[in-house]
Amino acid sequence: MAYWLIKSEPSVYSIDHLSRDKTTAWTGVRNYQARNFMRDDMKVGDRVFFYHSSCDEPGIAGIAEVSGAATPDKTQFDKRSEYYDPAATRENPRWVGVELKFVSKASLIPLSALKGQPALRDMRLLARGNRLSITPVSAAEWNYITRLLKAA
DNA sequence: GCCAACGTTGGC
DNA sequence: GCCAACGTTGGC
Repeated sequence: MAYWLIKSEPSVYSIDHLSRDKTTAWTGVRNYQARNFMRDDMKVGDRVFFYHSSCDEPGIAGIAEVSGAATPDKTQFDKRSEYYDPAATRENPRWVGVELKFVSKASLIPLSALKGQPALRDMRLLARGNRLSITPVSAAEWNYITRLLKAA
């Protein structure tokens, strides 16, 4: 089993939306590296930190789980979608998405609280210039942050 | 294949 | 709104 961190803008889709929906198709990822993580590496049962980005208080807002393997992202075929990709065909889809399942909401661990922690020195999220919306999390990082969530 | 121009992300 | 960093595009 692997661990991940997925960013989402809460004004678009927050941990509360996921809590309400129980599961959701993770669509709209249009970055090859992030796509490849979903397509090649994310497995059902993998655990996910749900991160709120581009908002007043960026940080880890809860936990989700991969409940479905990657399948073609429907929005790439939808001309009315902002994620429409004219180069994608049903025979040759370009973008995929996994299904996510709500696990728990946490009291937010702000980005500022993650920064500067020696245990998280190598965390991909915190790497200089990182913009990837899906990043791997090591087991050690997962356990460390999970303890912070419980303590909060 | 190079690289300049442009677009996007995302914290501050 | 600013800006650093990165990804993508397209001319050559």
